[in-house]
Amino acid sequence: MYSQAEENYLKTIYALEKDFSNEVSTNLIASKIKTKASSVTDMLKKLANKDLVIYKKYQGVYLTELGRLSALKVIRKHRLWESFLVQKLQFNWDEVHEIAEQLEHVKSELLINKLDAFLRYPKLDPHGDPIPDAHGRIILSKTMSISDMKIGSAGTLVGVKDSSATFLKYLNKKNLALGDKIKVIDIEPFDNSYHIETKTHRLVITSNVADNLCLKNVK
Amino acid sequence: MYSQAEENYLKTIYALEKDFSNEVSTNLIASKIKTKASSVTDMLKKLANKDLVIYKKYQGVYLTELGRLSALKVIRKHRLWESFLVQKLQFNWDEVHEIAEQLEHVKSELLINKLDAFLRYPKLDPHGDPIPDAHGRIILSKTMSISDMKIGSAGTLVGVKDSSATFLKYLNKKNLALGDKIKVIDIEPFDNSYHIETKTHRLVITSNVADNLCLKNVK
DNA sequence: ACAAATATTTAGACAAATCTAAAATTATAT
DNA sequence: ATATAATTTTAGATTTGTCTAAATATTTGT
Repeated sequence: MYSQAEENYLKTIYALEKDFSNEVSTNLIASKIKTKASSVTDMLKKLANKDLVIYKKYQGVYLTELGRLSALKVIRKHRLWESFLVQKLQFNWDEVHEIAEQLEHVKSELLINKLDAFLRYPKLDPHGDPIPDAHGRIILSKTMSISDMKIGSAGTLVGVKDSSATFLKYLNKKNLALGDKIKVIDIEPFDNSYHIETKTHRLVITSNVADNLCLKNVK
Repeated sequence: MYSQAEENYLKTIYALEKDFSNEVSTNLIASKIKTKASSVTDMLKKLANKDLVIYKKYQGVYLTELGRLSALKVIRKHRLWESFLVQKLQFNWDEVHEIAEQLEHVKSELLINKLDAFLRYPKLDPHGDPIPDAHGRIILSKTMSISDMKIGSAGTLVGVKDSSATFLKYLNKKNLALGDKIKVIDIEPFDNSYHIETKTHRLVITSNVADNLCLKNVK
């Protein structure tokens, strides 16, 4: 199978294709993976040789079907392990990313399928991200980021785009958790900050934060 | 911390010190780890530089206290993961070694301690080997291998020296499992084979097999 | 359109871990 | 005791993934 480095590139390219365009640039990958552009170029050539990506010099890169499926396998493992850590080992949602980064590279189809069964086939990980099934099928629920909502609209917090410990600890501190109902009270045009309200309290968040909160059933 | 390769060497040296003498030879390590003697020499120098082993050219190697504790940490992780795989994910005892070889290198003290708690602090892994605690303390129960027993003596099967899938599958086929009471009926001097008896059946095993079965409470 | 800025690739080096082949050391056998 | 065998180490090469610095291509601003 693929090396850990290769798997990390696949996962990263998949995520960047989602967040940005279908063609992902060398520098974008480099900054995500915290490495140098030259290293990325080297790796892209290797991935292209293995038919995991389509790569044209200076033109960026995108995943082939094989690459996409391989990326989804890694993502499936990452999210199942995160679910295990939170549900079974009582980790907090802001502590699991680093560990799952390691666990996701353990090689055994049987292991991951048994883990899936043990967790009762969860559909979402602790950050609200969908978990691909054994065939790489993934349910993309239609969510809306707070930064796309209008004053007066409300919905349920079901996911976060940024699942770094920093951001998650911020949400903990502000008493925001998945499942909370959130209403947009006001948008300040000057700095684009959002005044929001939950069942228990009101607060102001920056547009950056608003952008990273995904709600469903927005009305 | 230490690399996967370093951890594998530490674990191997620890096991060989147990099974053989305190000084372990280059070739012995090479054959256990399935690599070349020259590679072992290189690594031993590296481990010696990190004060994990005492190494004198041509004289073999042994663990320092630091090396022993580091080895025990890896062994603790390996055995806890094996226990998890068997107890929680319903793996058979002959399927878990390879996967645990990967899982044992995941770095997080918190993870392994939480896993330990989740499993209710098991004392023995699925092969009857003792699991070191968080401080590297290990309970060495006094067991006897069948090859050291006399005709007429009996005991309870509590461990296997060889936990390769091949050997474990052999035991499955012969209907031998941990916890079984085993009695030595006869020893054939010609080929050193052992005639043994369990609650349910009798069988003949070679001296090699007898050597790998550990019994406790032998009388 | 074209100079300057930015992005990307190439070339060459490096560290970790391994290997082969040759040299050095230690063990063994007569 | 010494030649032969076995073991171990050294020297130099290889692979993977990374890096820096220089070269090349693309984009941007005027």
